Amino acid sequence: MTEGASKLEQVRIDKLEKIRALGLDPWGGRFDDRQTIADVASQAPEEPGTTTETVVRVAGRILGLRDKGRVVFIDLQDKTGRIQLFIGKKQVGEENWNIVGLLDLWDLVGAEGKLGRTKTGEASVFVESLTLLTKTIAHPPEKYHGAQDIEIRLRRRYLDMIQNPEVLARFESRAKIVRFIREFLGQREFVEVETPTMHSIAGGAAARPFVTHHNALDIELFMRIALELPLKRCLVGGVDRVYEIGRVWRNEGIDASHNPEFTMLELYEAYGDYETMMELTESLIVGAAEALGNGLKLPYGEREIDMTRPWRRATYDELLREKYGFGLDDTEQARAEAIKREIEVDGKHPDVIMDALFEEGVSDELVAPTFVIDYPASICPLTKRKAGNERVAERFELFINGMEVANAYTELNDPLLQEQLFSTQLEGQEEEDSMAKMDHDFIAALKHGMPPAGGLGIGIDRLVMLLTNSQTIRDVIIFPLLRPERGQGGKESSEEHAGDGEVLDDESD
RNA sequence: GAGGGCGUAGCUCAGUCGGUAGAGCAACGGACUUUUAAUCCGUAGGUCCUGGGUUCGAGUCCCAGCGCCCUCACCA
Repeated sequence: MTEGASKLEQVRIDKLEKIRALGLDPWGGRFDDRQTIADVASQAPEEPGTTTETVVRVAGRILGLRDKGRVVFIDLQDKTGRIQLFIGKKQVGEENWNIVGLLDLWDLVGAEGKLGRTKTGEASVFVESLTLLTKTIAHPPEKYHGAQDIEIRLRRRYLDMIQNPEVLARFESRAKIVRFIREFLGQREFVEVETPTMHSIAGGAAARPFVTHHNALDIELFMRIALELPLKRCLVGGVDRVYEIGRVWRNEGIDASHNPEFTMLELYEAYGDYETMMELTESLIVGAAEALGNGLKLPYGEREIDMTRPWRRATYDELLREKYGFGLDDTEQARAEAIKREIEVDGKHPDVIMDALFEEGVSDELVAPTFVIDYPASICPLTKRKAGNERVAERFELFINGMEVANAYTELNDPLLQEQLFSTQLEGQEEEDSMAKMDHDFIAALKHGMPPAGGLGIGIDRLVMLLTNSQTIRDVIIFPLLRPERGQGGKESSEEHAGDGEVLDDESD
């Protein structure tokens, strides 16, 4: 028996020799001039029991196989859809019929034949020639329910994609959204750049980084948590409209809206400000929604989200007052409210307490797209203070369905203030929870003159969730992080492996 | 990180009060030239997540561990 093969797999492995005995390669090869199954199916005649003279050529995976003796029906699936193959013993000839006898569910085959419709009305290819393209060894999941277990579906996403066409469709939507964004920004003359993903200072956001090590340089490096600082250096260099779409890593918890690695869009527009960014954000997201062609009233779970422009704009202070009846500067009332809600207040800066209240009571309830503008300056160390009101910063966050989708600033370009803010850590904040991490090299860049600019960050995964009615981030990340399975790596399992002799013991039968 | 739930055949799931493990699909052998979750006859298939414990006896009860899911906390 072949090593590692289950009994069910062994049955299929044994068929490989029979296939070779027919002079065929079980792993197939090039198959030219195929048409998509959706295309072919749409050309099938209306009338049941008819066959056209149109010869079609399709390839795909066998998802259904009904053996009626001297006729076999196969449901063939490709990315675009499914069609039935009708294979009659007499019609197809001995050579092809021999192949039919060795087929299993989930094998990949190509077929050529006349397009028609069976008596029972099923669009079918009446096969004249059959090509085995790849034999499958693994036993497929149950044909009707498929693999239901979420763990299997995530770990073996390919199974999920094969048995649930909407899974593949969702990733195609994601690709469409990203393609739209690149086209949109290209039209506005933004330049796409790729900046380093390993930083010696993990700046630009408040998050715990992943740590790694470069051997030759013998230095500690951090996987980036934001794209911000390198892109602003590009602004200094004269790339006055610049963006990057890239992966960032944050060493935090995992749940329905958080994956340790996710994709950010960040862009910077010289001579703009956060007002400029609001217009751009609306145009970009509405454009992306339109690119999917599902209109602007988006179903999301039990709700409908109306994306029609213009979107509401409300100040942070205003929204606090709406919810709690007090504003940004009513620190005593905020403290009392926080204690009532069992929010930790000891040793915390009043604005940090205020922000906790904002996140708990306000932002969760913003369902329709809402720009929350003018944040407390103290929690925005990379943002320009508002002209005439130093208390707040020119920042907005866009909330849709209670989820933060975008974050934008009028960028701080005063190197002296920036240096000061980098060295001021708010009381009660851990270093890792602060955006204020001193980056001398970045300050040096600002000293050469960064133009006034608007900057914007959008979480692509969350945007895709919203536009594809996905309830968890794992539905839009093709291989979300899971703990490795036993024996597949990871510290514990490798330690276990060091001690066992399983591999050597296998000779016994 | 805390609390709760789940883990049985390749897959989908049953398994009563603790008494030697069940079905459907898939597989294997056979019948069938218009089926479509095809049908019919027959056969085979189990580390009941892992390791302990209680018991005459554990899939079932207890303890520990592993994995996944949900809620909460941190975070976008």
